[in-house]
Amino acid sequence: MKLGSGVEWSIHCLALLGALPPGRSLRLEKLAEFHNLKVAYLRKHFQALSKAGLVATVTGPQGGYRLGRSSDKISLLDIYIALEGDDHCFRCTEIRQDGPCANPALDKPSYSIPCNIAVSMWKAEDAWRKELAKVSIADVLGATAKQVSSEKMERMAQWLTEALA
Amino acid sequence: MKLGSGVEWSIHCLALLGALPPGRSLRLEKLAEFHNLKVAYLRKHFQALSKAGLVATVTGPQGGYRLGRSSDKISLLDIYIALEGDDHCFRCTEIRQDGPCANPALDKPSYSIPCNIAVSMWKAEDAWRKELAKVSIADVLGATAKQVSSEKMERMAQWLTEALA
DNA sequence: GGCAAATTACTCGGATAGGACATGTCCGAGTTCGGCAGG
DNA sequence: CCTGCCGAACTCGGACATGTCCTATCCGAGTAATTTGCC
Repeated sequence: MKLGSGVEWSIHCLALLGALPPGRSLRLEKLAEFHNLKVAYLRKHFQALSKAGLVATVTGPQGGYRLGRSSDKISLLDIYIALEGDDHCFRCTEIRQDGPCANPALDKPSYSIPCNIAVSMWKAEDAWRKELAKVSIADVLGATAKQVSSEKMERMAQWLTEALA
Repeated sequence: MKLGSGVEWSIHCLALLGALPPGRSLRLEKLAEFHNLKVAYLRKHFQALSKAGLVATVTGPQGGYRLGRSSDKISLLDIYIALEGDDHCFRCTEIRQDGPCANPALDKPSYSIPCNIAVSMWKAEDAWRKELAKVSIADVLGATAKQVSSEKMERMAQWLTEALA
């Protein structure tokens, strides 16, 4: 169970977008430059983010991306779902209903109850999702602000100013 | 983030092994037959389970697999780790240390603190793992016994007797 | 000088190759059981 | 009849193809700013 690199990239990029002055947008090229990421590949991920409404696009010159809604309304779970889908990571194929001992017709009452193995797996997955849902881009920004030196904050502000120019 | 089919297969198979009479083992072919699974592919998964010590092998005629330790000492997490490795599903590549605004030398104090994004992701993963660690093969067996009809339990016992003969 | 339309330049979106991992399959190494010969 | 040895059969383990999804890239569609010509 591995998460694609798009999740990490997107969280960082959305955090940067969250730090933008209200109403402003940032080009993808600049977004990639800030984190030294592959532009073309990052673009692909932003297609998904755009479809999910997490980012809004501004087309044409001076265009770019901005957050689709306020940073405290975008959770890490939202980002994950936008990029990797909302399917369960554990897929129950109901193999209990197969094999020489199973009889779907006869055992139907039992099979109307979900497979207890799947239930346990899904319960764990729910715990995971709940944790992710707790954390928003605003939270990420707040935490980052606390742990980053004021010098770097200054450098970032400077860079942003030039990028938006 | 998708789990391989081996996880589902293995849990079901280990549950079956847990239902074996003490000291007995079951051939892989029979294990696959019980759930109507591809024998050759299931074999591959059992190699991993064997390496992790979750199952013990009995070679030669009348050989097969049995649980490596008591069913209440084998958790779903153990199975997952054995099959898919114990790496974090979220991989932090420390992209915060890259880019025009980052200065690894100058910002070293900040970078000694883990990236807060990674922390949030890992926290969620820990919640997931904790849930999986709670559930053992013995628990699965207990839950199954509760929800399966006595007729099917009888059929299974019958089949097992023949398979062990 | 002001205004409007065509042009230009710039941005994102989707279609398109390449590579890594999960999936699926097969044959060889090792061990136990059964048979057989000898005592 | 018992014992020891030998052969054969059976089991798992690892090496080998295949498919699918993530990774990576490029070119076209659409839009806003700019320029230019006209009033």
